[in-house]
Amino acid sequence: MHHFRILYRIKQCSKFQLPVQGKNLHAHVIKSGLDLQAPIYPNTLLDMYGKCGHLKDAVQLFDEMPERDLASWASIFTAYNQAELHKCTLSLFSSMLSRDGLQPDHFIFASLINACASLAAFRLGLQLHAQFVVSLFSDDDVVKSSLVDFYAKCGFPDRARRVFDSIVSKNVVSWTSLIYGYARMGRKDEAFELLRVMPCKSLYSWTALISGFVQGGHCVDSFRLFSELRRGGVDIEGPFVLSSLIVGSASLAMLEMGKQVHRLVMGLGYECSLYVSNALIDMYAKCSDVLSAEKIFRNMTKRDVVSWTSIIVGMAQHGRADEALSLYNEMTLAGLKPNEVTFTGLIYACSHVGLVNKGRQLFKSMVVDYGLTPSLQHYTCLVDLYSRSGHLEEAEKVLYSMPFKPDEAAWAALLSACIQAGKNKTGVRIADHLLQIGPEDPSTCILMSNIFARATMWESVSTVRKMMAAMELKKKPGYSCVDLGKENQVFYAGETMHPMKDEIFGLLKELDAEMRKRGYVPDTSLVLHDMELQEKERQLFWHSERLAVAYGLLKSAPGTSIRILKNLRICGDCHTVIKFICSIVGREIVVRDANRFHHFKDGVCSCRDFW
DNA sequence: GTAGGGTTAG
Repeated sequence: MHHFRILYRIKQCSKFQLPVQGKNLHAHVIKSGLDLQAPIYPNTLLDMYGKCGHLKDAVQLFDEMPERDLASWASIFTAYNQAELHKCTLSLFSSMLSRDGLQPDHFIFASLINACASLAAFRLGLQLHAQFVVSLFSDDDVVKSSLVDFYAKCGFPDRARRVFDSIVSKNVVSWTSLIYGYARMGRKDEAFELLRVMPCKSLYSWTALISGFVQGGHCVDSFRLFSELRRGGVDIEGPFVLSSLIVGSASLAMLEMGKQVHRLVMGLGYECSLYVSNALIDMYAKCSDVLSAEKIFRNMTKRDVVSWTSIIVGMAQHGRADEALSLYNEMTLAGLKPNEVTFTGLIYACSHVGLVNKGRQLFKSMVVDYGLTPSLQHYTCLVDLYSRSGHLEEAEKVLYSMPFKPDEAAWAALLSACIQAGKNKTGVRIADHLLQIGPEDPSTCILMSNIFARATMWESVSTVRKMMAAMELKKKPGYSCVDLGKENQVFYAGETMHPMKDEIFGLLKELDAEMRKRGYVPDTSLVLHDMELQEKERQLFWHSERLAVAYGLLKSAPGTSIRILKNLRICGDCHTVIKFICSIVGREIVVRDANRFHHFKDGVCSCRDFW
């Protein structure tokens, strides 16, 4: 075979992802002694392995190459980028400069900027941009497109626009990247206008807009846009849009919307897509329907780390720690390597059922067995694990010895545990500390007021309240949203304008009487103000989660479960009340609060009173 | 006559 013929065939293997045939050609090259030629053979093979997802073979070939040129480096960068190991790409770049003394060309610039975009490594990207502008390749349109994408992903659509304007022949890629950039920042008018004037519109462009909206948290716009897209008769080819919409449904906890997209997925035959299935697992879990999440997971023929992690985290968040842990066993037996997120879920699971030793062991295994570096979030989970199980000293020790400056969440975890354990003295100390760092999260402030209120330190309570006012937190009041399938109804605390307020009030009063017969005593220590007892009880009575529960009971079909989404953490007294209510009415009530899920059934909650 | 590497939506 002639050289060009062999090279052509290797290239075909990368194009159609045929690693086995590629390997055979590799063997042929070795046998014919062709590998001794210029780096062109190894480079083509390297590229083939990278694009077929055989990173190991690519790296081996790269390491064994006697002579590497810019094409070799570009190929290995692509291999790492494709394996989503963008950090490796960037660290290899410094060896390229130091070891081989090569200067980047346009191919190298493009793959490096691609890595920066994926990592949102803004500073490094800026440096590369500066280097590119003064390089010999500064006219290259592909590098410019990758810069547009980079600025878009870093959240700077105006900078993206400036680069975009300098592109001589703009193509689909440049347009799509820019549209995504505006959508992600919620700059709808500009995004729509770009889509309108774009010469090469495709499903790609629509998807960029929709996924930009979802990732920027403008999910409602993404749904609206999608129905417009369908009305316009655009064919849904490929699972991309659908998985974006599933992610959107998950983040808004819109179960009905998620189910609708799921039906569409099945209708169009995309249920085999790994991305779609993984997104569905997460969506069902976030919408409190763990059973469906589990079903999706079990029906998958191919699963990756994300699939396993999604179901493990889902189980953990719903208080089903045993399932989470046994799924982890199954996962490792299946030969999959857990990642950082998996361990967050696992330690979280342990922390919510008080499995201190197991959690400690997992934390260690993460470092020792898998070589992963614990993040601040992992340490916060560990603090949580110790705090909730009453090991408050150990929790504090971790806080002071961890390699990160503890963030508000870490302190809040300990504070919350102090409140749970009735350790008012430690709690006050933590709260005082938090007062000094200045908390930013409203739920932390509420924890602080709670502990100060318990210690009857009304002055500190009012300091916290002033802080909240100064932070304009008052503008974000607590609300609960009850999901009745076709209808969503939002309640704010103390709501008195609701058309059904009399029925709601009547039902709550009836339930209150029954609860008191069963031994319910209102926990007024969680009410902020210094006021008369009766007034405090009255305040509790009007908490938004109770109004939502009552409305749900009045409006839903008997026997169905009631699903509530609350923007803050559920209050301790409401938690007790809902436990009583679920057993009085014999219904399951699921509350997703700012932190986790609570499945109330038969008088108990899945969180086992830890949250 | 023929040869290698780069950018977009999950």
